[in-house]
Amino acid sequence: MTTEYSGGGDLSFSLKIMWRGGERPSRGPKPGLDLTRIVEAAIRVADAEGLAALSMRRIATELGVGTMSLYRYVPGKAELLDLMLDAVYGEDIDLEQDPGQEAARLRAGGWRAGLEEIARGSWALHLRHPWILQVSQARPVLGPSSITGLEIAMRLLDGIGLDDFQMMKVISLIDSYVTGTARLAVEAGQAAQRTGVSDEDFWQAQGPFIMRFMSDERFPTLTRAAEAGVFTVDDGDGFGFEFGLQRVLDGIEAFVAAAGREHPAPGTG
Amino acid sequence: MTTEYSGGGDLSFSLKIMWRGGERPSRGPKPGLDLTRIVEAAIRVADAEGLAALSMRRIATELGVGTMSLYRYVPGKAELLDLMLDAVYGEDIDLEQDPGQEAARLRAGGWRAGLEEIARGSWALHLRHPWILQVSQARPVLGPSSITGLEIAMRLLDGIGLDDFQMMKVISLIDSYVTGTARLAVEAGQAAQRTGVSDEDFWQAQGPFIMRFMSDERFPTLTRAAEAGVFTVDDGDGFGFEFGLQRVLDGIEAFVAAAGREHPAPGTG
DNA sequence: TCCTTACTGGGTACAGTGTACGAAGTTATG
DNA sequence: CATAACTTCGTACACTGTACCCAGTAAGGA
Repeated sequence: MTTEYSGGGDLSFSLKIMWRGGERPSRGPKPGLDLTRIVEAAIRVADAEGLAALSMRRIATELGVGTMSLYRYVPGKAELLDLMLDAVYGEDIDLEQDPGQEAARLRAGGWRAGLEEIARGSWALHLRHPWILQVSQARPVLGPSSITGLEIAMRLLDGIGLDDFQMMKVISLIDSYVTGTARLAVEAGQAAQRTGVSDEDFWQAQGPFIMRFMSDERFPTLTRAAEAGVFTVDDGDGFGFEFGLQRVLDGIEAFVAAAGREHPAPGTG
Repeated sequence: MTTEYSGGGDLSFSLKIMWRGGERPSRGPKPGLDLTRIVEAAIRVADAEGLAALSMRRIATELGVGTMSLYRYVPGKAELLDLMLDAVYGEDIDLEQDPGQEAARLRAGGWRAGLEEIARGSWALHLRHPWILQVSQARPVLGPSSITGLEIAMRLLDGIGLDDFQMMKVISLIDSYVTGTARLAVEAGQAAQRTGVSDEDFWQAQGPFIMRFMSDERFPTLTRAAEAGVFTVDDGDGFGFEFGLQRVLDGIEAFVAAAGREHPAPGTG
């Protein structure tokens, strides 16, 4: 139970095989396996059983091969995690399509609507693959998918009055918000599964402690809020994702408006 | 290399020992150790050597005791992680002080300044203990420190025109933003240490790939931004934390203003 | 045709992990 | 002083990633 580290191994290997398939050598037996199948199997296992269950042996079993055979295709687990990340990042991205086209589509409803769509897509991605945030990216390995996604986002914001640094910071802000919220949501979702304790059991275990120590005079506001149901009632906006997203976008919109006032430029929305 | 899971073990144990010290039994030899020393040693190791180096054996060595002796004080590693989290969360919080006093102090400069202080404190905490976000909190174990911190934040926002749900969402938003950004910062900071690859070496390894594949016609915006230095130039606002924080607070401020207009209430700032 | 070379598959082994179990030592109580 | 309760902690087990090595396979050269 320790954060799995990607990017720990041979960096240029990861980059090489991510950016173009390696050329098959001429001699020797034909490989019975390929990287794509390994990565897919690994993602399948991680999705279904969690990252803790993702061992090299488990992947090999899934594929019906010997454990060490995997090391003919990938130098180590760290690189495999790199590849898994790039694979899932690419789920919503068509690498063949020109990023400009996708950016243009996103811009159609204005840059704010475009950012919203990107944020919701990323949010859904994290819920679909709850292990993503458990892979500690030592350093972001710039695979084709993340690069393309970044280009799309940058082009979406290009020309609305921000400089390159400001655009990047806006994108980082959205990313930080989405991943921060996703972390909460994902961990809460996994809790029941992993601990074998349902949400109800959990709050029943916590409840007595919460109530005992909260009903005293030290925590009046929290007591009131708990009684109002903030911990238990679900208003449909899971973990306040939509609420927070709108606040963040409001803040960005104000900034863009101010920047436009300082340096008037041909705006978009 | 897998995310460490807190909250996986006996939940009521964690809660009990967090909320009050256990009573010493009368018979038997006096314990040569105590929980506090174990938790402190564990935090020391995690701070200095990273979570990956934090094994029960390592902690025992640090304390000069046998590995299994630790299990007389803590049921397992998961609970120890719970305790480590509550301990560091409590670093900036005086549990003896009335939360209301601290909230009043924070409110002095207005609720926005108070939120800013909380956010910066949390940011600093995560940089001080880079392992915090690598501990996947199955479910947030509500220890005294986090409860007190939450009460302080709630009381800071109380009476500015938001209901309890809205207050909680605002606090979650700040938390999500801070942790999301901290994750980026912490992982980048740990990368050099763990991989033995310096920042320069890293960008030199990535550089050729970045340039080769970005200079083509598919990534014009990113190419321009990279040449402008967005990936390499440091403008002092590490990872855009301050930039993003101000955008988030702007968004919250607009929301508070709108809520105040709908349901006029005695405001604060 | 057969040897050489290059490759793939995968078994075994090793150092590391968390922790269950149990034996041995220590202390307060009857 | 025996007993019960408690401590310390060595050993053992199932698990991990992966280094090393050997057997088997396929293509190129003689």
